Amino acid sequence: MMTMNDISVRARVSTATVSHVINQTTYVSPALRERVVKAIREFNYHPNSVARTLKTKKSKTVGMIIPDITNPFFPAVVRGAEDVLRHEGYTLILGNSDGDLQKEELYYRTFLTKRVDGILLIVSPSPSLPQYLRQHNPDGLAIVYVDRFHRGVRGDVVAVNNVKGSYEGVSHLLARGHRRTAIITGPLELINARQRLEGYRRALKAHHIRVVDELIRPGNFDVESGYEQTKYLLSLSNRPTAIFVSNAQMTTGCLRAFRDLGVKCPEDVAVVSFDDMEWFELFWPSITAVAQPAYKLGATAAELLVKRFSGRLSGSPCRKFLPTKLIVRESSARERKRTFKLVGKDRNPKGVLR
Amino acid sequence: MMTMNDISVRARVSTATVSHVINQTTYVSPALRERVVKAIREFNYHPNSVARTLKTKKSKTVGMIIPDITNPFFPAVVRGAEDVLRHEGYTLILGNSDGDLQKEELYYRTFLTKRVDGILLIVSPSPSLPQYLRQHNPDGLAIVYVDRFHRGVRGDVVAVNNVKGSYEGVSHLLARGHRRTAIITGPLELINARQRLEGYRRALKAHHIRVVDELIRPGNFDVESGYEQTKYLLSLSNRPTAIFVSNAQMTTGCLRAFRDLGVKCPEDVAVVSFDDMEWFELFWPSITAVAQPAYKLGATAAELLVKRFSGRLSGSPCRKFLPTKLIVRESSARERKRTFKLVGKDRNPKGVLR
DNA sequence: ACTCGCGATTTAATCGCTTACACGTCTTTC
DNA sequence: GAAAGACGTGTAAGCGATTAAATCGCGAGT
Repeated sequence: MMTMNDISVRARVSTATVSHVINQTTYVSPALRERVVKAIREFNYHPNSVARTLKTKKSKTVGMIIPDITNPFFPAVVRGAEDVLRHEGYTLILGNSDGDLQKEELYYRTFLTKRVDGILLIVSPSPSLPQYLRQHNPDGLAIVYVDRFHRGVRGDVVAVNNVKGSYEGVSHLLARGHRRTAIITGPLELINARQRLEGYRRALKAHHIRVVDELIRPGNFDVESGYEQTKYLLSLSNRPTAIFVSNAQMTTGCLRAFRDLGVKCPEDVAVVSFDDMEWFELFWPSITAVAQPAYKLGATAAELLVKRFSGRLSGSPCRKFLPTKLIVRESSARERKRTFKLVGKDRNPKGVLR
Repeated sequence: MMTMNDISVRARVSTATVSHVINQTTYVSPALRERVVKAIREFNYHPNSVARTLKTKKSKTVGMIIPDITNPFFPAVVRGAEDVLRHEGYTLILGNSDGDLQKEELYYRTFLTKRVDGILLIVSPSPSLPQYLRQHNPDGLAIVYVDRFHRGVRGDVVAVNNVKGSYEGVSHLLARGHRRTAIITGPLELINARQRLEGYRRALKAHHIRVVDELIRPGNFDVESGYEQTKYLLSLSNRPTAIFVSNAQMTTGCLRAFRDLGVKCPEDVAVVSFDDMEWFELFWPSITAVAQPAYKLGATAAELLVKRFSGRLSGSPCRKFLPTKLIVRESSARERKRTFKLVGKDRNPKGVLR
């Protein structure tokens, strides 16, 4: 491939001059500039940003670690980040951790090795701050935690106001008379899952309703756990009349369980989902949801990162919590007389996802 | 940040030795190796892959350009690619083109500048092979076209058998008695959109049904165009009894139009979607779809790329077309007596998406 | 004892840029 | 008219690795 030297020879100038016209770092006379530009076009020259990075110690690249691009919540976050990063001249490297600390750390190390300028990190479940994050990370490296973070972490955080969002979603159900409202939580090693549970608790408390352990079901944010936990809840002798589901993946599982068991929503059981999906609105019944500003989450995080790079922001870690929005639809209708009977209705008795 | 030199000093060896233990490129005596490894751990050293790349001319990075990560079809493709790339030691840079040639080219150039080893490209609509792709691209650079490609392009291609998939989807409707079957196409500057239309044509021909121009509606693969074109079709005096929709985004729009107009599916109009979504199965009616092997598309493309890198594959461009799979569900039921009347049923007369 | 050969380790050039500094040239100023 | 700036361009060091070639050490062979 062509190098700057090839250009400098062709344009009969020094490499310094070529560099200066490329980067506009000094005044260069029109004559020389013209020659350089022509040579560049003629040779279809593309500056080697690897060499540039080696010298300047700035890669204009940021790494982003997300659990799984296949979960529709994350693409929106990525897109938000990508848009502002591109606008600021940065490029995005992506890694899927699958919520696995090992993979997460692997990507982190790969990113360090590639000398990214910063990292957008959507962390995996972990009982405490992982060792690799604990040890002092390199000077130039900025980290912004997105959507989730660890207790006691140093670094910027951009997340959603989970407690409030969940509080509103659950309160909405309670206000409609659903005194027996269950929750399917996320993995409680994740702060957002804990916060959503906390919102549930507070809502119950505010309505003077006792928290019943059997109505708090541990999911792990994936479709299958939503399916399983819903089935469990429906098998209770004293069934809930409403379920608050902590994310959209699990809501999908929940709806699948309703279908397999012939449960009518909202007549038999009402549902509110934390996290909205495009198709929730089309569904029958349309699904009431606590919508998250996913795009904005990514965009805000990227903006923070860029501000750190440019020094426009410095000093102690900053934390931003974006508001959610309750979108009331049909699935959360007022409690009615039940038409529901489990016996003999299970069209999928083995509980296999299909 | 630490450099190899710091390590070599600490371990009392040369940088060459450090390099050799890191890359296992030569036998190093256990004693020295041990010292080096210890120093690396002690200093939390991460090799600078930028310098490495400068020297070796291999970045172990591939760039991927997709239209929009927010369209649920693409994340699956990306994930497929990412999984095999990671497995082979490569990292993924991502760019969203929004189906805009300008942005696409911008990313292409950025990738060249970053000296990626290869590019996975999901091209944007273009009347012909874009100039930037036409001119000879650098030696080391491998390109694999994914999902779509331009007529007369040189380079490997991994796509889906669109004609066959579409043929099967449409034939299915015809076999169920829908003689008046419309199609909402994608942007016809995209080969996959043209191929899907071709499948439609062939299916009609095979069933000795005349192709009617007013039943071929130009969409552009996004939700809104699905909505608009469906509304148009429903407004025809002689309405179609079935619609074949060329992608899932437009199917969403189509279903929205059904809802807004109070159209019953499949009683009034049947639907088959090219491209399946997770929620199609849950929907009422569940949506019949031509499922694409999205993950495999990405994975196969990445494998090809890696084979090119390693020289295991060389010579003339290779093309792979993966099979689709028709998943019959409720939305494509047999034609029945219509219950549908447009007049007075439009709950959203302005046609605003909501 | 001396050379030879081989394997382990080091030396130093190199990758393609950026940039501090040096160097001419041309004005400006006293 | 000479000194001093200002300005445009070139020189060359250095970023942190890789790797061909040189060197070193040491036991074997004659």
